[in-house]
Amino acid sequence: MPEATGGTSSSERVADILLLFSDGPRTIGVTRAARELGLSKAVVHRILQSLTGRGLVAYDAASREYGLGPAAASLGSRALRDSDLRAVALPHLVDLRDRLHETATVSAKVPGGRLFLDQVVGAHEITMSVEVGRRLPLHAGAVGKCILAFSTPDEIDLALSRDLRAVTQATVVDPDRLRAELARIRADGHAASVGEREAGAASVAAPVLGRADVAVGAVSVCGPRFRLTDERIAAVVPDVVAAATLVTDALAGRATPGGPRRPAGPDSATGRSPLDRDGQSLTF
Amino acid sequence: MPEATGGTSSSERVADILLLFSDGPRTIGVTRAARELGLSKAVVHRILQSLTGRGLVAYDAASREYGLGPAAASLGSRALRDSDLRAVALPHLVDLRDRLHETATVSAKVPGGRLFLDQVVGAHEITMSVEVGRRLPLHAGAVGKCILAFSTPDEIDLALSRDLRAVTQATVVDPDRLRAELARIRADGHAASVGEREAGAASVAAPVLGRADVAVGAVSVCGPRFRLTDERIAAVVPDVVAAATLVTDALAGRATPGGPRRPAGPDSATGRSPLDRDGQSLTF
DNA sequence: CCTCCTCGTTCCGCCAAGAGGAACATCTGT
DNA sequence: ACAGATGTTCCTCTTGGCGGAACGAGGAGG
Repeated sequence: MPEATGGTSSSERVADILLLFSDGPRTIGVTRAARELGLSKAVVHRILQSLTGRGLVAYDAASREYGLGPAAASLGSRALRDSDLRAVALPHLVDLRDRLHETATVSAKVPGGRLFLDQVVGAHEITMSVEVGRRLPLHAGAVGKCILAFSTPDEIDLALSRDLRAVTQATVVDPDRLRAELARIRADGHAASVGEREAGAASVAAPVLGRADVAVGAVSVCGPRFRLTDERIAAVVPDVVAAATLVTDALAGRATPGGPRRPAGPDSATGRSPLDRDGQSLTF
Repeated sequence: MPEATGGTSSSERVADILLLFSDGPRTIGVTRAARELGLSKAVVHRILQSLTGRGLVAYDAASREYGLGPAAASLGSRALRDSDLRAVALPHLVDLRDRLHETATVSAKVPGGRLFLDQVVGAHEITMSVEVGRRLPLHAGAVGKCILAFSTPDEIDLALSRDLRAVTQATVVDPDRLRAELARIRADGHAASVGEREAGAASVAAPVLGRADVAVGAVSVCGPRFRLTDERIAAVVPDVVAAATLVTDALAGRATPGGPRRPAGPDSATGRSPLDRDGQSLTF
């Protein structure tokens, strides 16, 4: 696997243990965590002790297991509050909602997944509300596929080599079909999904791009399938794409001009463009 | 300092770096972080590399510094969602708000501070809204003092030996005066504050207790000073204390009896009571 | 435009922090 | 009461990673 240079394996172990709580159950025991990460129980136990001491995890005496602690909550709300992507996107989400009357969302890419950063819920009585902050897979739903489509080949390969479990009955789990879809999404500049992640729902997503035109997140509009018909999905695409483009430009510091997306390339007199550093995300 | 047994210093370093972002500025450079934690730049850099690889922190190319990443946001919303303390307290907060028409809050204690887990805002037009998730000092405000008053002597000493900067003009920064207040709070079972943390505001807080009657958090009612006069503060105290007691009991799994608070002591046939483990919080 | 200062990043050899296996203590379900 | 599993602790050996210093890239100021 492409090891990030310079890191220490012990730090990564700590991060991995923390991230175990992002997806898994509320509380996790030492043995289970050790099994899941391929570490010894002693190691996991020591790390959990340290994290408990800092309040990042808490020990649940009843179940004799560990769960996230209050410091993690603090960290997270700070991260959410500080997010450039969220702050920049929010007015555009409001605009989208006002124009389309459906729920508009921003998502961020995280290693091995994605999550909703925020939403502006629709104006209808029956509306759609997503779960902000939960880590979701990349292969299901318009947002996930959209982010994946605008990722590096390495990331795509990695994501498609995973389990690819079906979230709903409509989830595409065949790698070849997914690759074909990703190619089309990349060509179109947007993605659509009908009930792939949430049954009875549909959504349209367009990527927010960072350096090297790799997605750092996505903007989407979603709602119940009975309102988001195929025709309506096609109708909202331009608005979603436009919003995502505006967010992309604003994130990059460009003063949101009406002009076309600039092609990837060196942007000044420097011989090396600043975007071939190494695929790290910069602003989120 | 009272070192938590069993932990590894490298894990604690990772946690410390993460927590640096809880209070400090949005982005922090390697040099500054290293200075602040007393570590070498190389160590900080390596850890940040690892955390970046896992999405917990993100590199900001513009400022050449690091900030929290999307995975941290995911972690935090999960922690908030899973919080027993928050879930258990919420209905009582609604009840408090309905009865008193002022904003009701729950807070959790984190090592070296506290944070609001949630709030139910008041019914008036001019109301008070606290910042959920931000880490706040223990020496300022009713909630902070209340949590501190019901902490172990070690924790109190540690908290009072810090800087004790004045958050507002009314913040008490004299350790001796604070100790006297803490003693009174412990005797009364509740704390009050007028503009100590937020100018123009007042609040009343009562502790939510865990094992060994050490506070894991607090319930509070807060509002603008012009409505929360001294008389009204005195009037709401019983409601706040009652709510906190109910939350304490519910958290401990006891089926919320109307009975008196049970005194600290061994609770079964075991020779050693389970509460002298070592002051770890259990449920948050 | 050049210089200096500072910051982030990288390199390398020495060494103590921590990995790991196994024993111990506890609790649960049958 | 027993058996299995889980969290916790112990102890020794070794390898991961600490730290000081060198490097390269910016940015501020002259």
